[in-house]
Amino acid sequence: MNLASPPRKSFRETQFELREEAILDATNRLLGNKGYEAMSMDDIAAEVGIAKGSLYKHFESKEALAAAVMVRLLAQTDDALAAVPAHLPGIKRLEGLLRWTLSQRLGGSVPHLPSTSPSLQNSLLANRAYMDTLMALSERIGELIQRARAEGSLQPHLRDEFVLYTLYARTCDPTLDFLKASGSMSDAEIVDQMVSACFHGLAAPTAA
Amino acid sequence: MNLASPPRKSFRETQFELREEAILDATNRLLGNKGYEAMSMDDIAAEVGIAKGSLYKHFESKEALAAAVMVRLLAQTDDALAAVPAHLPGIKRLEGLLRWTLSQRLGGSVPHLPSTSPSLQNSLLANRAYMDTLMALSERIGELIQRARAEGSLQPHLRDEFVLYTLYARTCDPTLDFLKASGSMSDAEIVDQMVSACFHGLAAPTAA
DNA sequence: GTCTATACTGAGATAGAC
DNA sequence: GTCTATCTCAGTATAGAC
Repeated sequence: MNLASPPRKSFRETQFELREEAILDATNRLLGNKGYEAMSMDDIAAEVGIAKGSLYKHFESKEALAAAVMVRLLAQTDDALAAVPAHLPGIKRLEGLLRWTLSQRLGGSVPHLPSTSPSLQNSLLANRAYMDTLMALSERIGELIQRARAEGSLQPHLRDEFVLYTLYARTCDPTLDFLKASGSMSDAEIVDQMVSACFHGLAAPTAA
Repeated sequence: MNLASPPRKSFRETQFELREEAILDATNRLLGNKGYEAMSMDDIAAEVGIAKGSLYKHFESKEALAAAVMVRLLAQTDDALAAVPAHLPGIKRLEGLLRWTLSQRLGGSVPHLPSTSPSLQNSLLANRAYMDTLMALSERIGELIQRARAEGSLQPHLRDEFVLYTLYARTCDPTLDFLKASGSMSDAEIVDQMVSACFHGLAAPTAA
């Protein structure tokens, strides 16, 4: 992503950034497991192993910290999207992207959409960095959707924005959590069924 | 539902129950719009037009109040399910149920699954009345799923529990909120696309 | 049973020593 | 920059008059 890295960093700077990464990782886990409201700054500090006050030297508020986590996740998603082989048909690339995001989510990451917290959602909508990253990613996915549509692989009556939101929404689908909690299906099987149901539906194809 | 209603009620009792209904209605709206955490008891009191303290004469806690709302909603859903014509094939009855729940949600009601709030979710899991009602409803839906399966109208490789959770999850799908917020589609169109995508998928059927 | 006023608590954020 | 200790405030719940 970021190719314009400065030439040198002092040890202290490196340490600082490593700690910051650790904070983001911990927050990501906690967001994924407990959700935004239930996650306290004390929780994060304890998970990282530092004092709560120190968190505020890195991020000015809980909202800013959560936003940073989301921005990083969206950027990683953009990378994952770029990594999907470009020669595949559009619908297959969308499928690959969904697989990647679902795997992330099952691995304990925060959902891509902060739908689980209206308050976080509002603060993110006002966050410039988040909105920019989200727009850029949505732009790319939108292109894939149009490609898939041009290739005739999408249901013609479904609108582009409906398809886009639906793909985003799958990453915060509580079905994932319930199935994982029930323990009767492996992560791989859950992903398979979600992807299948998303693209081909619950109903058996009828011999039209 | 409740056929064993007592023969007579005093005026005061009736007033009391009407107010209680009003409280449940207001809470239902607020839950649907703001979510559990963001909704304060002050909000509810203001919406109903009574003092906050009075709320506690009706419900012993915020959790209990939210649980009462959810129980009522599940009971209504059970009624709606019973109202779907029984002569229809299983898959059509499931579709009808989904339509009803989506319409409720778009009308401002709380989602059937409290997935938007982990804390509420936990308190509900410990709530006897809620769990009983949820189990009863799931039982009925489960029967419909098995009927649809026996009729060959479900994808054979999707598990029953996956289908059940997926149907529940559609009622708290953030796609609904985003599409409604974008304003480019009518409620009816949103419901149509959601039902279509849920049962038949995003992808166009391939001529196998 | 409804009101006003208040106690209590959890959690976000800050101050100041080191 | 990190720590401990503290401030502040929102919000649940309760007390007490009527």
